[in-house]
Amino acid sequence: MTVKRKPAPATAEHAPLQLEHFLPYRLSILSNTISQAIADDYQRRYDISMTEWRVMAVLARFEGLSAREVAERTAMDKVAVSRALARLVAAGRVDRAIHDDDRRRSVLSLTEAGWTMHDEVAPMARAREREVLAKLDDEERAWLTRILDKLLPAG
Amino acid sequence: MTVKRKPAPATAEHAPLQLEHFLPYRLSILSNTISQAIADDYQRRYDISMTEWRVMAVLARFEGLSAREVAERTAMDKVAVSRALARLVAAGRVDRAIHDDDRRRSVLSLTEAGWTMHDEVAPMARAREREVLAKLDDEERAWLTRILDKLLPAG
DNA sequence: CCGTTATAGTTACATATGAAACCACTTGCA
DNA sequence: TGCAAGTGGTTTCATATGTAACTATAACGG
Repeated sequence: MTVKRKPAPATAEHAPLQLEHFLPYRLSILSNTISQAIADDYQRRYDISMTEWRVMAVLARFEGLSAREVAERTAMDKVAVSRALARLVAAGRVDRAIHDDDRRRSVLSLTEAGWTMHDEVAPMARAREREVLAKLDDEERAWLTRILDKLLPAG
Repeated sequence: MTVKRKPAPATAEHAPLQLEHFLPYRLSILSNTISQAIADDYQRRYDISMTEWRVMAVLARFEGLSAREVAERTAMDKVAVSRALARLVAAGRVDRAIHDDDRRRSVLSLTEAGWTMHDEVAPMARAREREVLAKLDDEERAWLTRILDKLLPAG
């Protein structure tokens, strides 16, 4: 007769991951918590998504980028960038021109309205970052920077 | 006559965020890179999403949880958990029973097939974690753990 | 008991996202 | 030139996700 046995308990036999000590999981929770807090700030005030804000943030730093360059710098894929740009241009926050020498490329920059919004959102984002970093002391902050430098691809 | 002026350049006047030094952004990139690497491992082999894997991971650790408890432990919302469970049960990887005393609650556990898959995926996930941590020395790893403990909500 | 309120979980709808196909333009090379 | 291959960007389609509404059950208070 067939007996439906309970699966083996979660012991050494199966070595389940302990998520609460598993780096990828912890990073994911931390990152999402922080990004969502910032997003809440600006989504309340403006009708703008996280991807759109990221595009605006890079255009604030680097004027005249093409869409592909924005994608590179934001680590977003080009479809996401294309869509974000469509909304930003429609909302009058980004200006899109065509590159003189290569008519495929766009030349992107913030409009005055875009800058106005940027200048309100950027300080809020920085404030959130400070809130997080306030939980650490100087020594920990220094190590965190160093560790991220080593772990991040381009660092 | 109206002259279309170029928006002010990205100088101190506007204080744009420097994403490459902005903690929330850097964490996001790092977290996504790592999680995606792990996901690539198991999505290639099994037809399973990141959310489904997370549900399996907590069920491997804690048998008999309800869906709500899974949601709490994975920091996912209950709808996402509900959908992940529907697929996992359909695929024969999770067994869903009804709680004796409260017929609203489900009682969840991995099936034999679920355990088999778990036992193949968990080592791959751990291997990816090791790859990341290998970029750090002992001292840095210790600081990272300490820093995450301080930054994470429940820590 | 009976109605109100709360909770576990699912469903429906609207929106977001990613992969692949696609269009426009440019480049490289015969 | 002119055509094959490559690149910037958009569109399409299929899937994923979040919010709110809903169903079923339980808990509570009279």
